Amino acid sequence: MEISTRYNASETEKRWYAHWESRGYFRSVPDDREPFTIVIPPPNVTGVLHMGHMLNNTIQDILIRKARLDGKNACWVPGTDHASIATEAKVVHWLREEKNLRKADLSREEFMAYAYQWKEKYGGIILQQLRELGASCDWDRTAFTMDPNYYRDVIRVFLDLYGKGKLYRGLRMVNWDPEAKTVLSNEEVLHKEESAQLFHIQYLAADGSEGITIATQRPETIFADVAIAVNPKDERFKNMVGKQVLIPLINRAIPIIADDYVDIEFGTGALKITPAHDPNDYEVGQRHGLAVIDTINDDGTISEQCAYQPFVGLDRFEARKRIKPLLEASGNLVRIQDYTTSIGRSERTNAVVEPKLSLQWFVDMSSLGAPALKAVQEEAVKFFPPSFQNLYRDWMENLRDWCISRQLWWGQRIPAWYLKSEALNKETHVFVAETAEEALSKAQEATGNHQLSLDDLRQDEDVLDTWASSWVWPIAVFDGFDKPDGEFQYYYPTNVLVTGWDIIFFWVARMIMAGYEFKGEKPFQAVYFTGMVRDSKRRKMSKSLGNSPDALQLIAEYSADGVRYGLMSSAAAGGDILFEDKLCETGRNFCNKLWNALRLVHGWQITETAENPEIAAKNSLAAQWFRDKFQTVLASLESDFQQYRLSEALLGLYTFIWDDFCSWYLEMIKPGYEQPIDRATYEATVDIFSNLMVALHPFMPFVTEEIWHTLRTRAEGDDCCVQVWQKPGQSDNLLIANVEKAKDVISKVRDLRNQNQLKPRDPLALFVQHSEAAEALFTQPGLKELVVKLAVLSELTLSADEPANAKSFISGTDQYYVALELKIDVAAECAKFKTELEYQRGFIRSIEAKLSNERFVSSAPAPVVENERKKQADGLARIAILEESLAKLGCI
RNA sequence: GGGCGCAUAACUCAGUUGGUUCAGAGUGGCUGCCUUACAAGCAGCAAGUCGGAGGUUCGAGUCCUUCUGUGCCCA
Repeated sequence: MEISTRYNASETEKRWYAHWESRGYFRSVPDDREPFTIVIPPPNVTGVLHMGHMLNNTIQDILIRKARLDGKNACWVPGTDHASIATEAKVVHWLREEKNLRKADLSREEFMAYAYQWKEKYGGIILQQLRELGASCDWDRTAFTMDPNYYRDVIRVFLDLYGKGKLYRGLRMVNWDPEAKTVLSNEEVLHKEESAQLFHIQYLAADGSEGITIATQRPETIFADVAIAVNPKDERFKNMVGKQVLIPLINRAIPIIADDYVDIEFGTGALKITPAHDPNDYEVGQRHGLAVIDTINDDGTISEQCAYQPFVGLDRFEARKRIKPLLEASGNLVRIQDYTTSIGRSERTNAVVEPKLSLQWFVDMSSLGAPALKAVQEEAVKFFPPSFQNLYRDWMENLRDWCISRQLWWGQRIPAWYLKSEALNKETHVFVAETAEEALSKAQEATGNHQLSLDDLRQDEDVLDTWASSWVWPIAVFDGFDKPDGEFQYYYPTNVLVTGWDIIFFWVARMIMAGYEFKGEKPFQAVYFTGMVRDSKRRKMSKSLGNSPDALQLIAEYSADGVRYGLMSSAAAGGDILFEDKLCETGRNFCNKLWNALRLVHGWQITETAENPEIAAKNSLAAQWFRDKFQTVLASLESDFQQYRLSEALLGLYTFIWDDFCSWYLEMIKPGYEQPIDRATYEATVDIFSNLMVALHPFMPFVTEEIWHTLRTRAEGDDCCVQVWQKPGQSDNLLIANVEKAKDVISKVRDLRNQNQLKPRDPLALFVQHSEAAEALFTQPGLKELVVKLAVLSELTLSADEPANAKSFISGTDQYYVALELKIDVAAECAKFKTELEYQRGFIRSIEAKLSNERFVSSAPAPVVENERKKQADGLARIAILEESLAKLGCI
């Protein structure tokens, strides 16, 4: 059968993916085998595949395919996250643009119906795209964080925590996103240095004296001021404490107070206290029993509470702009200073976060942290790379309560009911229950009023933070809450979580907490942190920068295998990837290289026996060498996998296949043009090639499956995807070393050709200075023939004499000569030998310095000392050769 | 301000418990090749004071101290 000269990736990839799925290879059900389980970090349900997903999911696929080849029951659970805030924002935008509807005009039920429409339309695209990458997920298990069962589990977790007193509703300073109009957890606020202005504003004293100058970055909030604070140790203001000053423009009198919180060095040393709009000010206010005046609405505009009426309804930033000329006009503006300060923005909307006093639901983290911290510190949960333990520990040791309510509709609605008779946000009774009916009976119980009906209750309007649903993902996808004795027992804890380090707090930490809190057991044994995919200028890939390649386009251009290679080849755990298309090109070229090796092997004619015993010996040596070296490669692959060193594993295989297999092995056994190959060598080669494909399969599943099937006709179901990964066996190290020595000789002959402009095809006569080492080397059956073939020699002779008019080189501790027709440039040869001699003498000096050191010889381990002796002997042998050569050339 | 990393070839990075001819790989560069599997290729070559200084050790790219540069997390 003719094989096309180029590997057709896109056709091949589609075909094999469909084949694997139809055979049900990715399906997992519990059985007697050891499980190997991964739950996908669920991407946003309406998201599309980007570079980060490709990296992350390639890693998971490599691990799961390797486990499958190891004979484990490999289970990779796919799914998506409802991504409350992001998806709701998209739905709101879609309703406004496409349907001319505003969220405020819709009922909750209507909105949810539209949201589900949106999800049906765009949801799961990303799961389809993962198939193109080759992801071998068990698609029958596809989960979604808003599935009815999942929804139920999240609600029950809420009830459980509430029942245990680990969940409370409280009035706290929270991070408010005025664009999404919802509260955010601390982790959803990103702080960055931004340039801003510090306004120095003078507050006149109520008694007509000079007053005090404060510095603020937010002059629009002065109308919410309730005090001016100074440090009690600050001599400048000592006599002012207790006095009253007037807020500019509105002339409301506020006191000057003393509080240690104030930094004497910062600004003017006097701080305006605005409890409603700053968390630290809030605490100062609490300490001093000050009022809270909230002048900012939920949408970021100035509220009715603001005493300066012209500002009411203005956006906070517009107000800031307008207050400047007003303060100038009133004479209160002392100066404006440019400075940089840390500004918090919403992770999702990028809006500047507004600190706000608000009634929200919080998880009390005090008891959740301890087991989760211990698990990582004691490595019950192992981190790769381990350096992330520090980051984790820092966060865990400074846990703050987790705000889990969100002012959104898309998500699990908080299962808390209040009495309609109580004012909004002033409720004194809270009934937490799985259903309204249960809440009602609790309400009747609590109030003693059995006439209460469902109509008298209202459910909390808010939903839960998405992370408060996804933190139970590893439990819920196996139905571990409802059926704790079912398959949950088999699959949990999972083996590894693969995720970006940027969500270590969102996800990893909280999943570990949830695992211990709800199941008393870790959710996974290991966490593999991926780095961020960046562009070649080290910028994070993002839509707004337009520097992120289109994932599917990339696959179309370089093949899924090529892209997988490109991503993995530079992806040490935890390390960022500076992505370039070039990396994928290398992967694509590797596929082509494999393809051409296949074409070579596939095209050979076969005879039953080799042409002569020498060729048979050479081929047999080649196959033995390769198989033995393969064992050492398998051993290091095994260790790489165990330590999650996937990039190293792939590069090791790449080098072994490209260099050792293609460049050396195939060239060793390759018959002459239109010559046949003997059957034994052919079969050995097909076996070797097949085994290589199995080893490479986890990384590049498609091309390996295709080659596996083209190499040999296989029985139905005999697919590369479900082979058994070879366990490393014994290897003959002497034989390997001998062939490596032969390779060195061959390379040096090639170099000599290059330097003397000799054609690669013109045969040369090579002589080896007779020595015990050379004798031993060439006693290896087939080795001489191997060198003759690859170095293109007319003869290879062990000789006591040096041929006339020859150039020489040293390989190991032996001297080789190539007879040449050329005139030898004696001066150049001498210079070359002298340089080499100097190097060797230096080498010997350093070794002898060690060996003559009594403490080295007595305290270093014996093998180390022994090795130094061997290096010394080898070095001395080479020096002897060089000196002799120089003497013969007459240039000493 | 508190904490955690990183610094190795022109570029991007490996380098595991201190010990092999250990100073590596890929990319880029240079030289020569369209050699009947592959120019998406082949053969070969060059390139680094392992950020600076000090220390521990028989021995340091690897451990310690310090300085410089740089990145990140938290406040």
